[in-house]
Amino acid sequence: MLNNYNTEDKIIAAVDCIIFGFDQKGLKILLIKRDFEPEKGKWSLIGGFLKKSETFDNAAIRILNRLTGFINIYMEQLYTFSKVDRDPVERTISVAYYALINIEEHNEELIEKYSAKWFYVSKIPQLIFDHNEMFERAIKRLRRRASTKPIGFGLLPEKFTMLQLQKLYEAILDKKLDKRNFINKINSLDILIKLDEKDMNSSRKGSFLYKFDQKKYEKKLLDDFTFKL
Amino acid sequence: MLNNYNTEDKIIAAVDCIIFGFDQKGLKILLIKRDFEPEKGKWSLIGGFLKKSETFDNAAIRILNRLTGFINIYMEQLYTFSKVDRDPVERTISVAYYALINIEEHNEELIEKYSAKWFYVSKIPQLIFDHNEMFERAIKRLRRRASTKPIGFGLLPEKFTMLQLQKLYEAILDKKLDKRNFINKINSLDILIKLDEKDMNSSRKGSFLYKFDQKKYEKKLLDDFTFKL
DNA sequence: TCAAAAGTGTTCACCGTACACCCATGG
DNA sequence: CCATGGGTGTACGGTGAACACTTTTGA
Repeated sequence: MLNNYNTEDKIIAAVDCIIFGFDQKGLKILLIKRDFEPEKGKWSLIGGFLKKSETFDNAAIRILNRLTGFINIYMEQLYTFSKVDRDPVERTISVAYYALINIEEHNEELIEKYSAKWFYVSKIPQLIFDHNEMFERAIKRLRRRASTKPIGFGLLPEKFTMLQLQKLYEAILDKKLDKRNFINKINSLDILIKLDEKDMNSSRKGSFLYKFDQKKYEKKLLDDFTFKL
Repeated sequence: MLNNYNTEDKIIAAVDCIIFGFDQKGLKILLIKRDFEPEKGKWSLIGGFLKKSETFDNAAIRILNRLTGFINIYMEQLYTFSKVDRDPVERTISVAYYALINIEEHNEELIEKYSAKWFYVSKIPQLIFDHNEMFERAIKRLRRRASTKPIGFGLLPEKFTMLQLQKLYEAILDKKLDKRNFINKINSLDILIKLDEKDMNSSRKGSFLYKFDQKKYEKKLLDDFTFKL
């Protein structure tokens, strides 16, 4: 019983990225308008094909960069989709990844170069193939994650106010949170550094800016630390 | 800019299954001795290759059945592994699945027909390729799952005692639990049916047998219900 | 009668949650 | 001086965690 790899089926493997962004008004994902067949003109996740010489992690980074110019984005593998007829052209499997980014830092470049656009998660259009299913799984994972782990590093600008952080959580979890409870919880995590600076745009009084204490933040994640919101 | 699928790389896709079992003495996984090259004679997860005409879910079920005779096993997708040189023979990606089964119900058949063997999770030998990494990820997921969701349906015989259920949790979480707290917690979940029958093997007094209330059990899982142990 | 496992409640500390008022400032 | 968002503390209920003794019965 010698196994001969030559007899095994070979297939095309793809990667699709669910890119979450946040901009004070709400949680969004990035979509591109497909300019090739099949399904030309429809909206699609950011995707591409795996090369023989790279891992899925690499492919996700490469594809995201090619289609948006983004670099240094941390992406996490979500799930592998393999319905036989998911791509009408040819048998293809796709590994979905998701990432959290700060819209403001990346906005300009991509809107111009590509037919990319941010969509509120509450208003996602019909997407090609099984991309809506991918999105649903991604937002479910994001919600679960947000309610048990510190999150926000990546979605927010470097300096942010407590209210911004709270709005982010509210957008992700899709529910209102109590200001005092939220602040107490976040402070008890000990992952923020309060700056001397104030953001004077939001109010007359101004509100203090914070930034993440990256070391402590990463340590919490490594330690498998969880909380509950 | 028309995308031509013909230029894309095609690769072999595999499935590997981490099969957890429990037998009063501890948590185990099922391994087989590879009887073909490469790595002939080494221990391996139960795996095989994806056919063009099936999903990964299908493939996992088919492969597990072919190598063990098991049927009706619920498996869950774990993660997709794609290091470029993970298989020395050829570029292959592998989607890992895991399942929980009751050792007693399946034992006989497989040990005879195949070179399969149960290993305590604390004594896993060196496995081929990246299979140790797959196992590590699986047990981590199982632990997390056990500490937030009811589990055990599948790993235990149809009728079981409270102590057996507790031992199962202790084996998975790898820590001692308090008997009274455990029973109170489980009872509060309202997913067990207490039978009139007693198991007289374990003690002179005998201990009541329970079975899962499948409807309530599944409802809890669907409702995304979680607890903490 | 005794060994061996089954069965059973209470207390405490912590955390999640609900809730309302004063503060500082620019206009 | 006032409108606007910023900032702050307390009380209650629920739950996780620690903890020990009695019951049953076959040998």
